[in-house]
Amino acid sequence: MKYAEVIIGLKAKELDRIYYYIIPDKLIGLIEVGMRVSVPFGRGNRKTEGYVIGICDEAPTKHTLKEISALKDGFPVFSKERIELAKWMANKYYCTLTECLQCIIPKIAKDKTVKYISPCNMENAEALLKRSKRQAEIAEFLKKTGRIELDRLMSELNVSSASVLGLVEKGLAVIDETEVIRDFYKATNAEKKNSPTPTADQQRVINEVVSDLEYTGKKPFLLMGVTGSGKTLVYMEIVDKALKMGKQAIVLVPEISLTPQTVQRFIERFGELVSVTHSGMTDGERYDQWKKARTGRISVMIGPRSALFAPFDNLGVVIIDEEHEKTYKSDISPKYDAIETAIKLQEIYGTTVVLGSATPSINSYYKALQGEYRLLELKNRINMKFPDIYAVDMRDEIVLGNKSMFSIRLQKAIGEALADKKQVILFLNRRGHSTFVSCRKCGYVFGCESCSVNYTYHKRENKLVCHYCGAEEDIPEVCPGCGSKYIKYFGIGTEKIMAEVNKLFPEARVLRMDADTTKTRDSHRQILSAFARGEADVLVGTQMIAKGLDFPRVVLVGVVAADMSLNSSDFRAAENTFQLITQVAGRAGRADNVGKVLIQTYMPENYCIQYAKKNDYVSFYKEEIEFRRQMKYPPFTNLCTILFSGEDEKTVITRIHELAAILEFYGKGKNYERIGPAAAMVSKIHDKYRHRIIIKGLEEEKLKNYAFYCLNKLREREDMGGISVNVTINPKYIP
DNA sequence: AGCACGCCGACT
DNA sequence: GTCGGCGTGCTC
Repeated sequence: MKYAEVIIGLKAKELDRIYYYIIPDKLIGLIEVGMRVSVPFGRGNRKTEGYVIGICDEAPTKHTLKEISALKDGFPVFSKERIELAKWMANKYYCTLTECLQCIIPKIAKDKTVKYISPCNMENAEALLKRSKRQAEIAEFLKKTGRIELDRLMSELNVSSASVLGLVEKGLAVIDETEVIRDFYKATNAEKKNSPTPTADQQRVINEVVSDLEYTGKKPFLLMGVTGSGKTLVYMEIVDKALKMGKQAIVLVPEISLTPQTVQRFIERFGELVSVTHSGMTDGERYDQWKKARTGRISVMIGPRSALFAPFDNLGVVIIDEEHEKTYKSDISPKYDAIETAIKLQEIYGTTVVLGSATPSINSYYKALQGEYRLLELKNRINMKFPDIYAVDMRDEIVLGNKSMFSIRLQKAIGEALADKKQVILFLNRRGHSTFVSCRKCGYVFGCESCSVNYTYHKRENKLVCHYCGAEEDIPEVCPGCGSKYIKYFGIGTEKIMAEVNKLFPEARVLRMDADTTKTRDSHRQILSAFARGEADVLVGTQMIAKGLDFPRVVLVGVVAADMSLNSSDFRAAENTFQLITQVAGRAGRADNVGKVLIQTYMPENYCIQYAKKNDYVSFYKEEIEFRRQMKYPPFTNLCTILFSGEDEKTVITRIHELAAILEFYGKGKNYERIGPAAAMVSKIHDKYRHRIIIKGLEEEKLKNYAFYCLNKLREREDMGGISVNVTINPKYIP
């Protein structure tokens, strides 16, 4: 007798284990590890999807076993290696194996129909629904909306399918299905173009990586190449070599819409061999693309972090561009980090891994110096000069009586650029929604002594609050630094900047690009191409204008409020700011213009600004790593954040304090450090109050187990109804 | 997650 | 009594 080890395709922690099924005679010889199957499950023997992760001759269980009903596809959807990867992910990111397996295959698009529900015979409703509160709610909702998508109704009212079916059985509603036309993936018809010949500098890097393609048991590369040093060509040459060896390549980019030019170059060079994933794709398109990768019809996949799961059977190289970007860590379960996962692929398949950035994350550069990664460098810009970068001391402006958000120097520079018929980018490097409090005369910023992060201003109570440990303080009348009364909380937006430009330069044509103006699909591309065509003189925007774009007519980049990200209450504030300034400075003076970058700041002497000005990553790193060492922040420790959120703030606070007590108890004598409980960075979202705890620990595995052990203790002890819990190990954003 | 089982309140 | 809503526990 043969048995199959099956993982059930239902997302529940209690179901996350192997279930054994008998392989019926008719399936022996057909069934393989990695296949999707249909199995009878539960008391009702409901047909459920399952994944075969093993086949054995004996089932180590006393249960009476059921038989596998049928195979779902004619081929395995998971290779043994992918199953190994999923197991590793489930353990590393503390989630179910089911979640991980489902994460690495696309939703298999079956019929693609959508279900709708409509009300009917509502005149009898009241009598029939007297005793069913839930159903009455649904009926009430349906009366208002009429025919509506079933999924939408269920999620909006938060009702189960049982309640809906009850209503249908009473004849008060009907469900119908509408077919959706499947939009097939279209191959790009871009014209093929030849790439330039690599420079000697580029060739050196290419050779080093290429020689690695054959060799196993290797380490990842960290390619540190300044903006404009031609990293994309290096990537393309490496991919080309891998393809010639009969291997495949995956190229990760932070967000397709932010790096259109990189993606375009790959399409032009590799044509039909490339496939691009993006967020706008339908499940059907995704599935088709996945099949193409599986059957060898494409060999290069470009996309966001999920492109890592393209089912290539002989994966030669994974390239992660802009490796410092935070989007490489998933914020939903499985909370995988694409870099860590790529390195696991290296371990499993011997795949070469290349991490590239002009400004590597502190973490990655630290690993490179420790010898965990192999460092490669490109130090020269190709056919381009570095822009001249200046810090503008905003403390002088108040003395000069200038209350505008633009310094006199920036105003002058904008005026000159406009008179010269050139273009200007004004950049607001704002992260999140934090507002900090500072003195406009001397630049003093109010911060928390014990956490070394800045206080966040809370309008509601008019107080300074530390978002790490929860300490509170009143805002003093006079500045402790200089005794002046110019204490202001800081908070500006792109709209305000745009209004200011219009006021100062009424004739200038201004475009704005931020989360508000890019809500619709393609608005992103439209704004950028309008600016590229010269339909505007000034582009005002946030992070999204910082990278990968080439506008030859831009001669001036103004960083309007560098302190905005520098003073955010995140221990990575300096790292983020350095990266943003460097990236945005790379937009100035490409082609033959020497660009100018003006950084407006109240703290021009800050090391982050100083080194960004000199384009000196290494010195910045040296200073930043010392700060991390002293404050015991990553990479010297691992962080775990636990976020509670719920509508009743009192319960949220009570429960998180109970958790703190449990953590305290079980952490005694161990090397854990707890910060908080404190209100989360954004303390209320959708009427749900958010409070969080941060724990620091030396070993990731132990820290993770400790956090979840204590959470389980709390769950055993208290009713956690109405509170949702979110735990993240080494998050990219502190909640 | 979803289904059977069983408890308990409302009503022929 | 008894119908049926909803809470509890189990699923190879």
